[in-house]
Amino acid sequence: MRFMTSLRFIDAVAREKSIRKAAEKLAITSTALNRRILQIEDEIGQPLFERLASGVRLNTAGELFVQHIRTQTAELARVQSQIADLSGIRRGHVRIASGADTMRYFLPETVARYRGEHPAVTFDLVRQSGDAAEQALRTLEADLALIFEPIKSADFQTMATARQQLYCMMSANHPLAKKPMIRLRDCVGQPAILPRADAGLRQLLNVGLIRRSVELGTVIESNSQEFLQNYLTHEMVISFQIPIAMPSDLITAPLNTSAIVARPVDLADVPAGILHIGQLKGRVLPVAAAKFLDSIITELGARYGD
Amino acid sequence: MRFMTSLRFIDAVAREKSIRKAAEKLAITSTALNRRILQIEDEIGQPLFERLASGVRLNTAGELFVQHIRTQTAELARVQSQIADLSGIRRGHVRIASGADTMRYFLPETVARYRGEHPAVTFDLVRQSGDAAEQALRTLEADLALIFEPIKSADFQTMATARQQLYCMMSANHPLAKKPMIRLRDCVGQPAILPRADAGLRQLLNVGLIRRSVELGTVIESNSQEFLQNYLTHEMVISFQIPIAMPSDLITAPLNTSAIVARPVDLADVPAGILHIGQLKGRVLPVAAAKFLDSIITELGARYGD
DNA sequence: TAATTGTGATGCGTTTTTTGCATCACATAG
DNA sequence: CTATGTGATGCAAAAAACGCATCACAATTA
Repeated sequence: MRFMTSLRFIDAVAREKSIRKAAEKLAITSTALNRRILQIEDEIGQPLFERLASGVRLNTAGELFVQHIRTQTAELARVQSQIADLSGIRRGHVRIASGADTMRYFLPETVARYRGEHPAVTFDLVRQSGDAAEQALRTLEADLALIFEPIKSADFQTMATARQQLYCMMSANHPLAKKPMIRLRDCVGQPAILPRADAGLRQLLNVGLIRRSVELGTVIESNSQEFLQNYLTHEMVISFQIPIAMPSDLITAPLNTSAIVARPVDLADVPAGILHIGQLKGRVLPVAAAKFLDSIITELGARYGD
Repeated sequence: MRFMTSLRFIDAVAREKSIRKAAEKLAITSTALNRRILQIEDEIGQPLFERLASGVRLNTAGELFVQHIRTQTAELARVQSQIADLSGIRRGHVRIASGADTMRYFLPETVARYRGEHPAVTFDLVRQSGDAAEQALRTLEADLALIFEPIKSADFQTMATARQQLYCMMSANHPLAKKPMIRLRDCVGQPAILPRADAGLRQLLNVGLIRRSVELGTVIESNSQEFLQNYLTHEMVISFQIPIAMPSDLITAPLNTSAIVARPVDLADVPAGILHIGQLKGRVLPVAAAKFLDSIITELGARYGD
């Protein structure tokens, strides 16, 4: 979209906080970029950036203008998607920001099914923390966000939720594996590997631990779900997980022969957490994103009847 | 605003329904304009206009896109006005569509007072029928509309109203001038000069005439308020008017020595009409327009305590 | 039916705008 | 003080936009 070029460039400079850096990303010279910015500032009638020795920074006018650019860009995408819909192509692009939980099985499956129906729809899937995901909605870098527990921003509009009970995971040989339901007091002093503190799951668990005055022997912290799960086969430790981040057969067939087992944690110890699916409040989503959101909602309904 | 050029051009072509005509208005050649349009259509991925022998017409995609262009343009104006506000300039542009009633005294006075406070704010004042004024809001050619009676569009958002009793106007020598209050039955067969049927006042009057089975001797119809009023000194006829369209001293000093007098029509015969001041529903007005709307509202409050 | 008028599209040379290189002026860190 | 980073600017080359002349087509007019 040619007429958006200058606007796109300004947005890039705002994000990079440097004309030269932005120019590199945009594959043009810094002088060309600099001139475009000077030109727009001239047309606006006043500067949008403060010039610092270390680069540039948006001033108040710039903040307003960049916000405008971002909504315009999103609006344009929406209109384009709407126009594409007219010719029956049903193409578009969906950008999703999400925690790691849903990136493992839920989103791969859901996106694959959706693309089966609409092969012309493309996706961006960015794994990030809950805070970052909310921020991505705000800067219009993402259309949808899937966040497990705490929602901090008032700009987040929840469109669907799924209750997720906490599960304790361990090797099938682990002593606790014999119990069908885990109480936190069973875990006292157990060596455990946990997600890092910025994960919603960890915060949920911490509340339970404090309430029951239970302390775990936390031997490893990691923000890699793969690590947490695969490590269980190498050392006799416990970990925790929510259903949406587990292979589906782990719960549906809890007595299977898998090397790893999942046992629910008593809801009296740790209440179920909520997975929030939502968008930026007040925003009109592009057709493709809205349809995909529908798809997510029906999928969640089928899985958790929520 | 350079980056809006192509979009502005498309809007112009959509309005003119002809590339050559639009090109003339835009002071470029038709070939340059044609190419810009072809380029945008190419970028969109499909045509926005149907090519007819008589010119061009928007197709469905074009309708969507032009709507987008118009909201973008309005949004940009709002942001610019907001940015201008930052530097304390308080400049901007307000576009008003209104019937003739308020163009006579009310708007000149109100605009003048506002410009006294904010000399950098400029105005467009377009006199048109109520329907056309509503349409102007919809196409974003106007920010505010002042319409006396019937509001037809659901897109019109009333922000303020003023009740306007109907007045009968005539030469001071006219027999009816002796009455302090006019009943419609007094007017039976009286030669009268009236506004044309598309004026809200005429419609209001017609309802009363039909209800009371009164017929006037309508000798002249005109859509020129000046004509209606000035003619009264030349022939012994009556006319009708609402207070907001009359010089203020005609009502405040009804016994003055003016050659023309105004006498209220009994509300039992013709109920008061409503002057609606409003904007396009859901639109966020530029700062200047919003402030001027405030100004109108306080002015109406001072005049009619509404 | 044939000529005329009006429409949008297109090839080509010209003009305007944009870009990139080299360089300047300035601030900060070492 | 030097070295390294930043954004701004003069100037020539590249790219884009423009205007003229012309085509192809449809509708209207003679």
